[in-house]
Amino acid sequence: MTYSIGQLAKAADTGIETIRYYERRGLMPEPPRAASGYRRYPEDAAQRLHFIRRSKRLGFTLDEISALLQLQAGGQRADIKAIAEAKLAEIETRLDDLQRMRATLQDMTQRCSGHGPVEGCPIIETLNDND
Amino acid sequence: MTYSIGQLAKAADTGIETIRYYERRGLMPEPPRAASGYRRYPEDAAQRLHFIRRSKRLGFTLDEISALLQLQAGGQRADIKAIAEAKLAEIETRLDDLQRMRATLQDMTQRCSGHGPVEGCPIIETLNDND
DNA sequence: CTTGACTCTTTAGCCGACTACGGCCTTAAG
DNA sequence: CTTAAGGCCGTAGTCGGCTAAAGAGTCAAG
Repeated sequence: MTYSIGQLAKAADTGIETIRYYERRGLMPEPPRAASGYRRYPEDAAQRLHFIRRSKRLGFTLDEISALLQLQAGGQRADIKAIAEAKLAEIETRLDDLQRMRATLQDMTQRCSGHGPVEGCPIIETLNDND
Repeated sequence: MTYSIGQLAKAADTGIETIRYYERRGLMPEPPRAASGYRRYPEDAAQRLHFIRRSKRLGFTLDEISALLQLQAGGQRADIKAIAEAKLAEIETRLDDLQRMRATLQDMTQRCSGHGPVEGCPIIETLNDND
């Protein structure tokens, strides 16, 4: 059984354009073509596309996913683990940043009554503080 | 005392180009010019630029900062609070997303020994799982 | 057979927030 | 006075990941 590009897109919940874009980027291999020029995807294309989408949801960039796909086709576990750990570290950094932002925003909104004119608004005053 | 654009940039730890960009975007008012055409910033320009930078660090977009600056110059506290609360909600959503990503990445990296070939690597297997 | 949905390629645009470039003029330090 | 550093403007490019549009050919259902 093979997929048309539209069927494949539906199966992986992406757009057709996205698949063609992945092909241009080298993430998806060029599939065989029907006589008409239409792409005919073999079964494993769906698996590969799922891998890409799932990796993306975990925060990997397309370049990183390229590397993962290469390694999947024959690499060392250490290399894969290194990529995953780097991503984890990156996400933890982003979490720290966002938590600091949240703390400040929570503080500001709690201290602001939400009534009256802007003069003396704790939010504005906090934003005016120097660093 | 006035600032040249370079001095202002240094004071707010930004680039000169950034300040001109903010001017084009309407975030920074057009300052008076010397006879040479050079920008001469009054004191309060530094304050305004600090406000912008601080707001940015809290996650506000330049458009949102525009709105905050307008309100600062005469608005209702309720409007300011609404903007801050919307941003807080947005950041909490992003936090949730990242926490889910972190949990999966942690699980994957912990289950991967980091030794041996890619076959059977728990990271790759997890990425191959359907949704 | 018809018609509407699907697919093809190439090229260009989008989002946000800068950043760089080129060619020229001005300022400040020595 | 000289010269290096700083500033002017307008336009275009960057990043990542798509997304759209045009114009033409193809497939499947009725």
